[in-house]
Amino acid sequence: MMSDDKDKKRFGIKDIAKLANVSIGTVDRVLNNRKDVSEATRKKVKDIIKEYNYQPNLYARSLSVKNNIKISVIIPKTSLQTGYWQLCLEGIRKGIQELEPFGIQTEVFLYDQEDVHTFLEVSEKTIKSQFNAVVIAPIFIKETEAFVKKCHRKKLQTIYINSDIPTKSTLGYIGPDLNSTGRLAGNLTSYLVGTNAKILILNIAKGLENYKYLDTKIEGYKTYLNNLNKNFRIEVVDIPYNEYTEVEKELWSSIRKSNPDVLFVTNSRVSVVGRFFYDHQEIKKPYIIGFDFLEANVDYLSKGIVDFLICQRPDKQGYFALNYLYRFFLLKENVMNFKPMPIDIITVENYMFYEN
Amino acid sequence: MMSDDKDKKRFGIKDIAKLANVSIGTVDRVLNNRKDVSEATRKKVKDIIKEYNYQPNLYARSLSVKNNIKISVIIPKTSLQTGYWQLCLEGIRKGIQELEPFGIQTEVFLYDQEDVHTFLEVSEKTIKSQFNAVVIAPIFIKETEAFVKKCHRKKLQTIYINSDIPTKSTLGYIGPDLNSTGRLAGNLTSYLVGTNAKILILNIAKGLENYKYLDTKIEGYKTYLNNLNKNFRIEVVDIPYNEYTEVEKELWSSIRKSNPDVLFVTNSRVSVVGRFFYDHQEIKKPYIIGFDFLEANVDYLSKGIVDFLICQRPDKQGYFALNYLYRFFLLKENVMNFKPMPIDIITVENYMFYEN
DNA sequence: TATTCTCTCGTTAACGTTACCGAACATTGC
DNA sequence: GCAATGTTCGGTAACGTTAACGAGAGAATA
Repeated sequence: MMSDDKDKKRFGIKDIAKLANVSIGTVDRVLNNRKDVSEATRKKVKDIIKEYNYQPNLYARSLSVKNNIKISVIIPKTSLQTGYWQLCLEGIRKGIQELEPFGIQTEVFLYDQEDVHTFLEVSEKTIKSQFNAVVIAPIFIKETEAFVKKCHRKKLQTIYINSDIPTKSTLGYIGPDLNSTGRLAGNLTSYLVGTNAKILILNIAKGLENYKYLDTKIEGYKTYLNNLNKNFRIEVVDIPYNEYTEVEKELWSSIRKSNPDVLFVTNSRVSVVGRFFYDHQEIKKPYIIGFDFLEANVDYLSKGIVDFLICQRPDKQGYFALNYLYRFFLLKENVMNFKPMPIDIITVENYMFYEN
Repeated sequence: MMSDDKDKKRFGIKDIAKLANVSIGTVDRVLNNRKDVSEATRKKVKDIIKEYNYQPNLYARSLSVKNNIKISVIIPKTSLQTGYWQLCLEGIRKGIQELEPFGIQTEVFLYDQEDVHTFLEVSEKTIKSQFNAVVIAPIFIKETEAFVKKCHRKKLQTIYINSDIPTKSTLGYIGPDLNSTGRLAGNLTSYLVGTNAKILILNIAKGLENYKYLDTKIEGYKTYLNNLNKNFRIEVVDIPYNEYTEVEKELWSSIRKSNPDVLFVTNSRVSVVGRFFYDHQEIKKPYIIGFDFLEANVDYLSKGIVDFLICQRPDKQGYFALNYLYRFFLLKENVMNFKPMPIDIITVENYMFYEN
């Protein structure tokens, strides 16, 4: 009613131009660090920008600029056994959708984590096309390292998600700290059992030789528990199968043998262990700790069979990687080193609120 | 190189217009459900929109539209004893910053949670000014209910954060489910101790009569544990003080008396209990469970004195409330009912990765 | 028949920024 | 002294959308 609503115009490029007695073109040149501006006027404009704390309107910028940035995303394809990568893909799709109006084109390549040739194939495709950056979830370590080296020669930015490998990418790594992940499992274990407890560590996956990173988790787990000096008896068993019937046989024999108080499954395959104890309720169930917020895992969590799920939000990782590239290319933000992703603890009493 | 890079122009309002043989003005009228369009052309345009799955460019829209939406945020002010609201405020500030380029004006009012008059004052100010919506963190229940009723009469949208109260707001509640929060604490407790364990529940705060919601937590906690039929001996003690020296005296006597195995602090004041056991290392420390990711709490977590912190991300709540209003007013998205916020479990082994 | 009104629709300025084009002037080379 | 080249800057179209303005056709009124 009253002339109370002062026209709160945004302080923009035009206002700077007026104050500095130059054209908006010149201001733009200063803002974007382009040439063709004398030092005197550059300083004058910069001073005003600082004085008035000018903040560019990112929405206007994204409207004006026509981007031509192409991003390749290379991750394992979802298999029946591990819905894990489905979650990652969902985060990536969300990121793609947000970036699309900015003119960033993204192409997703899925490879079979049991077949190195499929990885070589998609990496070759990425090299051949004109991409500006590539997001990689490394499984085949040697092949991935060779690939990123090629990328760097072609000035292609690289970024890892999910697990880190020795050869550094240009933009870093987005994912959990695997050693800490193991330590956290150890920490939870220490609350569950006392001196002399028997602990069984299970690696369940076909082609275990490709999952070097599991060793890091195990090391963190063992180190943590051994440092407590409680004489825990820890045993590691590899079960290199994917099919339930095969896994069941192995489980049957090793659980018979060691009769553990705690079962620590080092990856997302904990649901098969859940199923085992669901099917064999005659056996006394140990405490069970596993990884990842997959439907099957949550199912056995809700049934009270799995006790703790340690989760690392694969969807956030995928989304974050794309968001990071957006900031790198469009906002030209300085590259920060990533903090590792959060590690979440999920039980039967908080799983229903996880992931908004 | 090759003419491979097809001009991937965005499919926009102009393309719709061309396909429908109308002007962009007409398309805009259809898109925004305005009048002055014949039914025939309206249908024709709508069909094309659906067929081509047109997605409006929100950045262009926000550039074009000049909003005049004013939001009031009413939360407790940060006190020395509880840095909790500082976190909430930070999330809100982040939200404000993001919304500012859309022309949404936000004003934050802080009130003293120990002085109801300060709340009445800021609520009065909100009513007097011309706001479109108000975000409220309810502490004084009766006064808040009277206030939201006034708001509704003035067509002012309301939304609660942090805790819910019986009189419904128009846009719902963003925060944790308090009963589940207590159940989760019970769940963790059940992993720590066995039959006949002694458990002490501590309510620590000046003016406890204002913290009705604590009862909900306690109820969830007790119900969960009693259902286990393990004959837990649970005791509740109120300590209606804020000063450490006063709290210490009370703690001293009640811990002497009941010598608990588990200490459950129902709010963010768990750090004072941490300090107590840090100062009195001669006393055998029980397991300690408390709430909220405050610096002081995390400090005693890292020292190994506090065992579990249950956290509800107050910053996310504040941010989410503003983001929700943005979607409500600008994107005109349909109001969905909120899922409660996640409830996180923090230990000495994952606190360093919390909150990216 | 002239006037007004209503309904439908096209045209256009504006939002804040980017990037290209070329003007104005200064400097260099012959 | 004149052309060629450089340097610095202003002007402006464009990005996709919104909303104000007004044009044209036909209906209703005088």
